[in-house]
Amino acid sequence: MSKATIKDVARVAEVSLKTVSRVINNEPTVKEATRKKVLQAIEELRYQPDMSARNLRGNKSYAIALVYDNPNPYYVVDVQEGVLQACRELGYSLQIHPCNANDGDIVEELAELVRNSRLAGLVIAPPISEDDRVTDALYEQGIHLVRIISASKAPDGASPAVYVNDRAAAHAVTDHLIHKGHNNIAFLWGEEEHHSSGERFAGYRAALEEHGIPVQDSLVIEGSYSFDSGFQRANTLLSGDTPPSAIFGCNDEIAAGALAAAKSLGLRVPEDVAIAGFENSPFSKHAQPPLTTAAQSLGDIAKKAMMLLVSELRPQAVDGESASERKSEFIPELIARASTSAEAR
Amino acid sequence: MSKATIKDVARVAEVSLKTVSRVINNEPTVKEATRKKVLQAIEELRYQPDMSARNLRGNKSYAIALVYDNPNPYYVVDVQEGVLQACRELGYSLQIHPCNANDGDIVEELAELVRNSRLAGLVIAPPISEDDRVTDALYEQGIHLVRIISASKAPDGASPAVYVNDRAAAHAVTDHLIHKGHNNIAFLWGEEEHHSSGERFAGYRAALEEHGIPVQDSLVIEGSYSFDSGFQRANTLLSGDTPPSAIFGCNDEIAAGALAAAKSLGLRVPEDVAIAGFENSPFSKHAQPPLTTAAQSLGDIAKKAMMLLVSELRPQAVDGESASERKSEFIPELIARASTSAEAR
DNA sequence: GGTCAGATTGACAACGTTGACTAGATTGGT
DNA sequence: ACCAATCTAGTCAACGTTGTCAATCTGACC
Repeated sequence: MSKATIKDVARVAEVSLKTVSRVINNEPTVKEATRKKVLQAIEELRYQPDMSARNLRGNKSYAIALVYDNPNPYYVVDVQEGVLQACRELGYSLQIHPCNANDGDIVEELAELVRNSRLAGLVIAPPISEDDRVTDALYEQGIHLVRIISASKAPDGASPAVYVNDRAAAHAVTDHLIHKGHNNIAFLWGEEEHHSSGERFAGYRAALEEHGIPVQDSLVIEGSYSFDSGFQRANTLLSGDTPPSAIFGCNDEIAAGALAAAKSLGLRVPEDVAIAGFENSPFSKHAQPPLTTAAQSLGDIAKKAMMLLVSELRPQAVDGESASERKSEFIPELIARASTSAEAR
Repeated sequence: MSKATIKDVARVAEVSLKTVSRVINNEPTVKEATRKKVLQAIEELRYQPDMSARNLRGNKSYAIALVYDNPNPYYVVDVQEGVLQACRELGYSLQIHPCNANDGDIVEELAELVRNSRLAGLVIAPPISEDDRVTDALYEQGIHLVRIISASKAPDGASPAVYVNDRAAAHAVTDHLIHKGHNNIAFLWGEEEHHSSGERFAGYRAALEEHGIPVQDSLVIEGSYSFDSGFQRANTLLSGDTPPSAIFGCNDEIAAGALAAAKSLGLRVPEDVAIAGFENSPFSKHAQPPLTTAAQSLGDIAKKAMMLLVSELRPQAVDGESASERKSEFIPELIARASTSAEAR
């Protein structure tokens, strides 16, 4: 059985093609009775508009791309699923575009992608989204985009953005450790080009300073967002002269690495050393002991990002209240688990 | 600057629209001189055919979906990138379709997806691809698909498939351990519904039997493809009465978990216990010590899968030799690293 | 009752591409 | 030199949808 078209719907509802089109597109100039008839016909025939035809006809399009250059597959997969779900709800199709920001002209690459694939817009994930040179250049070319970034306040810039307040959340995580009695807390960075790393560090520092605890350079270590980087750094720290009583990893993979390092040194977690991560990755819950972390709902974040993008593209398609909103904040939430449950010794 | 269309190309090349179309589609009835003129015009204008129009016109389509229900983000991301690259080369667009095989009627879901999104075909990844009920039902509905599965010989069934010979590779990994002098080698399963687990176990068993080493049930443990599952099982094994001298994890995450468990028990790897994984995940190379594993080039596998699919869809579009091929084998390759470099004690 | 503004609906073309069909050019056989 | 067969290239319509513009309907008002 082949697919129902707008034509079939028009026949069943006894109206013209155009009227059906109007109903589909939520145009206001349709009488309520007519609208109802049409909607019923749509329901009955299980009609769904054909993306190809829609994209072809207008210069509007119902396709967007998700652009990312992220080393963390857990993050990537989560964002994909969130955006994909939002796309389904909003009637868009999704094209994924993994890329490498460092080779070639990424601006040109994305601009060409938008033209060639007739895209309505881009959802850009960190860290590319945090490079203003890239996003500004695209925006100036008239390319619609929304950024997902890490920031502690609404970013400047013309393009809409969802900003994740990692700083506030890292502050909360650090507070939590301080309240457990820790005052020599190590901080393990992720990649520097991810703003999230810097923001999380800022939250860590702010919390320490608030409690009058000095930030010790020897406890703040750079590295990357990976299990192994966490393992190695924690190993060095914990087997050194003045091991920290708590370790705050910039994400859960780092924290999991730190956890493994602690165990390999015969240390008990949380009794001998407390460990906290960030991002609430699936494995953080099942680690032994489960990891304290901060949860950001990537699904909600992605959905909001799509909403902001769509309200740029078709202001009438979204509800009035949110139509003019252009920046939206998310604050990850502290999830205290066993890996930090003991009082510092 | 707006996009070049077939019309522009025709004008520049001084031929008709249709002739350009013929050149694009590799139809044979074009004189060489004409073809050259057209190709040059295409080059000059940086013309790229418009997917929407193409899909709309014929009932053919140049869009495929990648269907997966895989718990491992590393695997998912790799397969995505491989298929995506093949799509670019072959002129297809890619739609990702993560799904949950267990809820709802997956056959109906996919059939509807194909109809609604006008898809030319599906690339199906494990474990869904390994459920014959699903793939047969789809194939009978006339839906073109290619499967990526784990098998030690070409599968029956009408649909084309790429089969990864995990059994042979696991055999090689086990052989490698045996040659190092190990004769009590533990095997840690992944999820049972992944054929890869069973195949890898079959390879493990075959290698042992070949060397006259009995398979000990107490060393073969079920679980899932995760770091934590590997950690826990290895922990139990290694702290038991008769710890194995080597552990073969069904994938690298399990092996990484086992590695962490060994370290946490104060065991040296590879001196006290050898550990091997599978899949050559990015972190296997950077683990301490680096993990012995088996490498499957997901990029090549995905590309081959797309080739098989396309040769179904448009036999004339691919070279003659490979046009009739419908099953293709890949054998992951043993990568010996430090985690198994010592002789068994 | 007639007129007009505004609300509601419809007819038609167009988006870029390809399938079906047709026309002109070339070749080979007589 | 002529006709048929074969190659090559062109014309036109159609895919499903929406923008433009015109037609019809409604009701308020004089």
